[in-house]
Amino acid sequence: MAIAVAPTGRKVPCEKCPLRGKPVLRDFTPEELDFVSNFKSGELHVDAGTNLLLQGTNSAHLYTILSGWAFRHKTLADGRRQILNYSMPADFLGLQGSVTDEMQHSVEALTDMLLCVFPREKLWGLYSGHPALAFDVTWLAAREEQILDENLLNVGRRTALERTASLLLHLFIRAEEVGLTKASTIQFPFTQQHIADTLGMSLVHTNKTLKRLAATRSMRWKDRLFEILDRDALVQIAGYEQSQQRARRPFI
Amino acid sequence: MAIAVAPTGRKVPCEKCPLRGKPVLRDFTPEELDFVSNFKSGELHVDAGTNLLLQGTNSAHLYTILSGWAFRHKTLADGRRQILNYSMPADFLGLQGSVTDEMQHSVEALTDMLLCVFPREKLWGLYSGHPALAFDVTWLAAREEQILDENLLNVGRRTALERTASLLLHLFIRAEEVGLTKASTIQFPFTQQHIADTLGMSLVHTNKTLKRLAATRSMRWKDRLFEILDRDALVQIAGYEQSQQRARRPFI
DNA sequence: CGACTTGTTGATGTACATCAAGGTACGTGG
DNA sequence: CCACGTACCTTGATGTACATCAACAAGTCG
Repeated sequence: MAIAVAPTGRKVPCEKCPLRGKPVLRDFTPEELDFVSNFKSGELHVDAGTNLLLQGTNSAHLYTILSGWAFRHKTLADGRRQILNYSMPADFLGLQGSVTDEMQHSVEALTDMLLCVFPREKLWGLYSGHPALAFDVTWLAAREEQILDENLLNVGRRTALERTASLLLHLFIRAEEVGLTKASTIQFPFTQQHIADTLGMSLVHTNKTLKRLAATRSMRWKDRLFEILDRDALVQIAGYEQSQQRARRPFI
Repeated sequence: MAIAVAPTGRKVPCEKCPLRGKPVLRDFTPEELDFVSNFKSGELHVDAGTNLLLQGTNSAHLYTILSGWAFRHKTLADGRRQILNYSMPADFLGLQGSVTDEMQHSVEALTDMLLCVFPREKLWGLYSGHPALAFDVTWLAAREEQILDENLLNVGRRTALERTASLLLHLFIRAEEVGLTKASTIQFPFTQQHIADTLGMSLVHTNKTLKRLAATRSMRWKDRLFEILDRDALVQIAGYEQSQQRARRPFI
C-alpha cells in the first residue's frame, strides 16, 4: 500500500494557480497571495490509490487539492469501511491532525492527483498574521461539518433510493462549482463499491438501487460517466432541501 | 414550539465562570479572559424543549453551554429526524451560521440550560485581535467534525448492538471529561427515541437492542440513570478504537 | 381538608407479520 | 482480473398493535 512521501516537486507561484480565477472562489489580496506562496512548501504528485493520510498516524503536512479526487474514510479492524466524504479540487485536507495527536481517519487518492503542500507548523503564522485566512480555514472546517451532517441524515434516515440520488446529486453539484462538469455530465472516478461504503449499504443492494434509480430516467451512469437527465426529478427523489445559497468560498 | 429569544440575563464575569477551572480545559491568559468577557453579551436561561437554533433561519448569536444538554438535528419534511450530535457544558454552538446564510440544522434543548451568548458580528474582532482564540474556534470545529466522522462510521457500518454501545460509551466519556459523571454512573437526559434517531434505527429495534446490551451485563440503564458495569466489555462490544489522547481543549 | 379514584400522557416493553437489505453464488464484458 | 449485473435464500430491521408503569391533573367523596 503506497504512502505519500515528502514533496519534491517544483513550485508554481500561487498567482499562476489555475484554480485561482474560478468564480466560486473568493479573491485574494496580493498580500494574501504572497503570504500563501510562502506558506506553500511544494507540490506533490500522487498516483491513484495512494494513502495521503493514514488513520492512527500523524502527518506534518496540510494539503490543498489542485487536481484529482480523493476520499476520506475510516476502516474498522475487521475491514468494514465507511467513506466519510469525497475531496476534489479546491478542497483542503489534514486539518484534523492539528487537533488530535493521531489522525482518526485516512485519506486515499481516487485518481492521480496534484496537491499543494503546507507544513503544519506554519499554520500558527497564518493565524497570527492573517486573520482573514484564519477565518477561511474555519470556514472550510464548518463547511466540511455541514457536508457530514447531510451525509449522516442520508445514511441514518433516508431510504436506499433517496440516499443514492442524494449522494450523486450532491457530488455533481460540488463538482459543478469547481468546473468539473460538462453540461449535465461528469466523469466520476469511483465505483459502486465506493458508493456502497459511503451510504452504508452492501455492494449488491447498491447495484440494485442504482438500477432502480436509472429506471426513473432521472439519471444515467455507464462506464463511470454520470449524466443527469431530469434534474428536477432527481432533486425530488433525493428529497434535497439545501438552500445552498453560499457566499464565494475561500481557497487557500 | 418555544423559540429562544434575545438574552436578557445578568452578566457574570468570565473569571468566575464555574467551568473555567476544569482540568480538561486549557487555561486562558488574563488578557484573553478580559477579551472574552467583553465578547460576551449576556446569559440566557432556556427551558427543556426550546429551539435554540432553527433549520432554515439564521441567528445573530453564538452560544457556549454553561449547564444543561442540547442536541443538534436535521428533520425532513415528512418528519423523519436525524440527531447529529449532542451538546453539553463547555461546547460551542452556532458556528455554521457564520458560513451559510441559513442554518442547515436545528438545535433543541434537552434539559433546562444556561448559555453564554456572543453576538456573531464580534467574531471578526476575535479573529483579528486574538489569533489564539481564533485557533480555538477552529479547534472546536475540527473536533465536531471528528465526532461526526465517528457517528457516520457507527450508523453506516456498525451493527445495532455495536452502535448502541458505541454511542453510550462515547457520551459517557465526553460527560466524564466535563465532570458530569459520578463514578461509573450518569444521569442521561434523553429517551430511547433520541437514541433511535441518533443511530438511524426504529424505536422498537432500539428498545430490543438496549435489552440485548443490558443482557451482556456491561451496562445498565434504568430511569434515565446509565451505569457502566464492565467498561472493558463495553469498549469491546462497541469496537471502540479512538486513541482519545487529546491535549487540553479550548473553552471560549 | 385530605384521601381516594379516575383519566391522560409519555416512556418503556414485547409479539407478530412484513419487508428491506445482506450474503453467496455465478453470470457477463472489457 | 476487476467492475458490473442478477438470482436465490436468509436475516436484520420495520410497523402495528397492545400491555405495563410512573407521573400528573382533575374530580369525587368521606
